[in-house]
Amino acid sequence: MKRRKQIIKYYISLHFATFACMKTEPELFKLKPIASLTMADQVESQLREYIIKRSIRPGDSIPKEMEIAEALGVSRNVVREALSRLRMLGLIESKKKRGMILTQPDVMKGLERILHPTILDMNVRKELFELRLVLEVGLGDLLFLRKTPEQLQQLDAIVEREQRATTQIERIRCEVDFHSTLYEMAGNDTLKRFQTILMPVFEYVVEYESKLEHTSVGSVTHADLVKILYGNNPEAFPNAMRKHLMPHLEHL
Amino acid sequence: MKRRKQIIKYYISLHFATFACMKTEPELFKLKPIASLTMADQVESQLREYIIKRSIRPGDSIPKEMEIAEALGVSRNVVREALSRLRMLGLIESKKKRGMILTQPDVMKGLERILHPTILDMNVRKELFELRLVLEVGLGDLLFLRKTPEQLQQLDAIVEREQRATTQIERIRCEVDFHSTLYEMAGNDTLKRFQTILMPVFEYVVEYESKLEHTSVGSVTHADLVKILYGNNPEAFPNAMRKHLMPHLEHL
DNA sequence: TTTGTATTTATGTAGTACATAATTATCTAA
DNA sequence: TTAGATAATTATGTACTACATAAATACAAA
Repeated sequence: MKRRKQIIKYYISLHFATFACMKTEPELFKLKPIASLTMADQVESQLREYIIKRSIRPGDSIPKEMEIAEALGVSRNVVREALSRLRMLGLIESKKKRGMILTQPDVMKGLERILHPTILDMNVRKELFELRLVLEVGLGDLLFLRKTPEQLQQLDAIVEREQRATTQIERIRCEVDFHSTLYEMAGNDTLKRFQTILMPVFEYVVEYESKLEHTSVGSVTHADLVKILYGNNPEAFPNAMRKHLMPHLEHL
Repeated sequence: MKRRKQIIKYYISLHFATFACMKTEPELFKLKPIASLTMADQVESQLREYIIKRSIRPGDSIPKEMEIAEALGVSRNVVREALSRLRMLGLIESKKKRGMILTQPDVMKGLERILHPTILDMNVRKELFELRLVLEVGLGDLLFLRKTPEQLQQLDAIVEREQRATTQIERIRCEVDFHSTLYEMAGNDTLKRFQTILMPVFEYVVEYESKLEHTSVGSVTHADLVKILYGNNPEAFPNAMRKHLMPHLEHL
């Protein structure tokens, strides 16, 4: 009897899909592939809606798997697939007998699963690199707002290490450390994690750009940036960083 | 016999968990909650590793569900939960008989599922708002690189509409349109989608900041920004945008 | 009061069965 | 022979059942 119910649903969803397609594309045969949402897709969507509509807060519990399954008329299996997704995003956690509770989702959790250079195609990587440049140029005000003497000294140390560096590897390490420390200084966890996740994506850039001769060497060094940060003039930062990143910007 | 295998695995993972706990926390009762990865977690992780290690390209196919299940010694059920997650991230697609193929994952797919104001707590929303400010200040170079006459005219139109606006709602709409158009001008799809997803998160800001009296009114208007964009001096942009956003920056 | 044991319950995993859709193979008719 | 219809094959999608595991609760014993 339950199976019958499911079959009916199939027809309904098919009907809706066709209707939606006709509505958005009145021309005959515009042929956008039918969405064909699986049950799991729909349950996932409904669960998210449920959470939002009822404004369920972190710590609150949501219905048991069986209750959801029965309420939606699907198998527990399907519900579990949907819940599995939300669990991955950090939206829910489940304890053995307590049922499931809403948790504060981790904004970056989905991202860090796919931000891997071999998975993303060149074009997306290029866009993410641009994103990085944009972030660093705009970072100034957060830095001036939250810089601490310790962090400034840390930057000093990195600059010094860089000047003493003899190998290319060491210089690259300093480069990475310097910029990472900047993100740290910004005092924004989301931003910092974003940078951490993004970093491995840019390995290709080093390789790619090392092949090109730099038409203009970055005229602003790390030391110059630190000097600005020691000062009290946020206006100076963006364009200093722009000049520092100019070699990269010119390759866009 | 298969069940036996699984039971053994349980003991092993328990052992490791205990060991890891003791190793990182020699002090008695430091009590950090045991990770306790589920099978689905592990399978998901292994699948991602498999894809990366073998450098499988979009369009390539991956093993059938049953093959994976047998290879890993878990039930098809577990494999499906893991695959369901990857499917949600846009990492794979599955056709009825063709099996599953790798697809170019959508960087923002995970994000857009949780970036909803009622789900995120205040702190994260604040961080995301900061992120937005950082992005807009740093956006300049992409804008100058890719601006088109049509887009500049579009900005003009918005500014004009804003000046004629009589209601607060209309002014807010213009505000949103203006900044959205900027992201569009940057010619970076990832960035643009990021902004689109982020927008609804900031509704609270309007509400929140309207309660505070602005100590300094943004001295740089949209019209000023457009004038700069018509020009040919990227250096002028970051600090102009900083001044434009100053009322927000001051509330950080 | 504390400790230990049994019960209950919700999640985690296994396994079977079948529906659905797409591919492939086979067969028929012009 | 080839086009077109039909059947067999196969991998995913869904349902259902069974049991393991862990946590909470209740209750008994020291």
